[in-house]
Amino acid sequence: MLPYEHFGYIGAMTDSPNEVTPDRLSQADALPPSDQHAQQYAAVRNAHETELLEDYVELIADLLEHQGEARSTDIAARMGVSQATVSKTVTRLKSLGLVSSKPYRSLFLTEKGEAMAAMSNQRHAIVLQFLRALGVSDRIARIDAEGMEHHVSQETLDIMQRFTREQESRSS
Amino acid sequence: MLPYEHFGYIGAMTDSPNEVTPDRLSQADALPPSDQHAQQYAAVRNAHETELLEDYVELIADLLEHQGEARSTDIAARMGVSQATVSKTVTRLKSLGLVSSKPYRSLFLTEKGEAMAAMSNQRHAIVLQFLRALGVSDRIARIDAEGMEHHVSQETLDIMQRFTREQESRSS
DNA sequence: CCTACAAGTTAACCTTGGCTAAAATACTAG
DNA sequence: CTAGTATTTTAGCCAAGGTTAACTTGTAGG
Repeated sequence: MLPYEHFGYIGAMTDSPNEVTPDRLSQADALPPSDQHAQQYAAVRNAHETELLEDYVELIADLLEHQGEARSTDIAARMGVSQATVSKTVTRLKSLGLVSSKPYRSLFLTEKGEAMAAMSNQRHAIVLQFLRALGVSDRIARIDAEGMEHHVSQETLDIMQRFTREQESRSS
Repeated sequence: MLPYEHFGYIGAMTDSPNEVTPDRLSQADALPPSDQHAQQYAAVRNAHETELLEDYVELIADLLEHQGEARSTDIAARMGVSQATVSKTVTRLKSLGLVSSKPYRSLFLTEKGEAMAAMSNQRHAIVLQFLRALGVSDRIARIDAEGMEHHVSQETLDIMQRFTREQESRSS
């Protein structure tokens, strides 16, 4: 198991991309008031807390649907993480009432877990389809969607969905 | 060794129980191969590692530009976090060669830090303007951009930028 | 010059999410 | 039924990013 594939930032940083018309982009915006600024960061921190849980729950739902059962081994392989880590996280998911299972047996979602999975899945799909509709390649769209999905508000989701729909009807 | 593939053994079951999602979204997308799937999650984990560092560096750059100096107090207020946390994180930033400062004095970016700030800022701006061009309200666009910016690949950034440009020229 | 308050640091603690190694349990041939 | 392999869990480690509380340092006012 070699979980860490390196897409390192520091390395990628050096090849500065094409200039982005700095005059219009950057320094026009003044800093927002402190408290509002803080709320933005708080929102991100908050998203981070649930992100991993959502990913697990979503993956478990996918496995249940596509393979009939959700086993720790498969989760570990798909998440690129050791089984021990999965075990520990699942314990947490259970304590949060999202997952149920008997020791040494495969996993199930509680109602709460299924609700979360459904929402998460839907968001994921909307973001993924939106990126594709925008013209992003499939491989990249998948990666970006995985990272973005937890940080997209309902308002933006609605707009993305509308965009995708229009794009599709236009191209058909 | 004998890798007993436990993959085939569920093949016959084909449960396919529920159809929860609306069929527009239900993407008959099968699961991607495990290793590819793992890479997606690895990319997200990787982004998380640098996310906070980028946020700090970006904020420090903003403060230097708009207020002439970057003090821990301001950072703490803007990040919505205690000063102790800032102090600890700054220590880490220093050890990574992104920030420099003398004890009890305000902060500066190294060249490396400035490069990171510039890139980060650029990405942030592209995402923010894209969201606005899409029609997302300012307040929400700011929040979403803050969360999304670290998860958007170069390919997607380019596409976003093109979209924003087209949108603007169309409306002028 | 000295003192009080603001700002920065340090210490001690917590939770999360990784890891490896080892123990416990389940499964499948033979 | 038993042995051997596969899977799951447990134990012990680590770093990151939070917290409070206590301590140090910087800086203005009297």
